[in-house]
Amino acid sequence: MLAVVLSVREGRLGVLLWRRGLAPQAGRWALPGGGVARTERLRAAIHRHLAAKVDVRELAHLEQLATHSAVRRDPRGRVLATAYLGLVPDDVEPHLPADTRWHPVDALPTTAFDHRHFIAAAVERLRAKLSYTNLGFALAPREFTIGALRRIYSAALGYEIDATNLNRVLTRRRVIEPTERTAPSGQSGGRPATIYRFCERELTVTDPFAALRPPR
Amino acid sequence: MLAVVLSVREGRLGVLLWRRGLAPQAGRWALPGGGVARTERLRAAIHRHLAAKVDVRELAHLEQLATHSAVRRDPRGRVLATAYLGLVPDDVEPHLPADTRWHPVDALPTTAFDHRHFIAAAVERLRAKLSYTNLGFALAPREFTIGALRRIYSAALGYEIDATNLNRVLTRRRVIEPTERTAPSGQSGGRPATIYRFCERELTVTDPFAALRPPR
DNA sequence: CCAAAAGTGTTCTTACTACACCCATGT
DNA sequence: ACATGGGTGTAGTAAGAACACTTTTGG
Repeated sequence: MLAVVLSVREGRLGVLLWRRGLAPQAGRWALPGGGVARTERLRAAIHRHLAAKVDVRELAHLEQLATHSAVRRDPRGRVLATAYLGLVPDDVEPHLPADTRWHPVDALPTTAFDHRHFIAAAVERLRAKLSYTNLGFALAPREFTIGALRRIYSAALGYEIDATNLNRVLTRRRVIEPTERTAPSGQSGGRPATIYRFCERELTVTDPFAALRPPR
Repeated sequence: MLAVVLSVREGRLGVLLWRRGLAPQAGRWALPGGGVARTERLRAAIHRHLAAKVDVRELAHLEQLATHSAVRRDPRGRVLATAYLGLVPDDVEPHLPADTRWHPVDALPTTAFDHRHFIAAAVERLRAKLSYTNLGFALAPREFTIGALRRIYSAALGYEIDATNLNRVLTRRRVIEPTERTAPSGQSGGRPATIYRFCERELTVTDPFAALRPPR
């Protein structure tokens, strides 16, 4: 049971890791997680193990990645490990314990066990879903300007996104909508930006067919 | 541990089910599956439980769907159930035990437990991946004509696909390629069809971005 | 010659990209 | 005034859908 919690921090996509104090793998950075109680639901176990790191209410999205049956940390027997992907909006600042930190996913420290692969799978899943679902809602604040959203998408995807086109793609798909309000300009001026919000705050597939679409 | 094995049978997408002889849920149709031994890999367990139904060599593709922790058949405690999606080409005819049959996914009998939902998830996954990967290789024979491939895709997707466009889409993406040979025409004549094959017979993502593509 | 099935050519539509240009605000 | 960031207009591009037309076979 492992949680890959991702969020945009300081303009980069980051993952929540804690530093192991004890053997095995003392000093290495690990994903939060732990065992599942005998009658516990998987989702409940994730929340239980994450409780110290991030409040459940700060998790905007949680989905299952995969279950691995490889022999892991414990050489006595095979441990089933189900990995989850969690997403935190970039405007919430969970209070982190001393051993826990956000690490940019493109500059990871030495990770414990095979956690590097779980992180890679989570990032790949997030990037794919940003393109064909409304998953951006889980990384962005409730309300935002297009410029802010552009920075979030650029950080999450790992390459620059054009604000104009981002706006148009997401508007056409009815993923985001403008509010009546505008944000004040910064110190250096600039036109006040319209404030937008996501229409839905639950995962929706917006562009299911890359090809071979059904006839109309 | 459950296997949703799908294949195109008689022009329709079918799922492999066996009829339960004993309680609970006697008489209902269930997915093949069973427990995982203490030191067994998940994939090995799937193969072990499927052995009586289909030969491993007949499975052209096997991938994990999800793990469910809901209280299932056994009210004594929660059972973790990991579901897999397996695909069988339409030209192989596994020798089926007496209690086992292919059922069209759009006309399912009363299924045991919550197996209906697992089947739905598997079909959805298959249909999505047919659009943006080369997954068709796992439903088609090694070699085929475009007409035959069209029938397979139409059955799997649940709506008619145009042979011309199917050919062009898959060729442009370098998913299929023509051979030098042609298939003889049928009794009623017709131009002999070029025989094609899939370039790769392993899962490859061919069209990862529905939108927000990286700059060139 | 005709029917049948395969394959080609062509047009249309649409979603997206790229980028020039215009707008509103602070200093 | 002018720098700064936001927003609009507008081609251009490419993938795919739709469908007419041509090709090659059997009877």
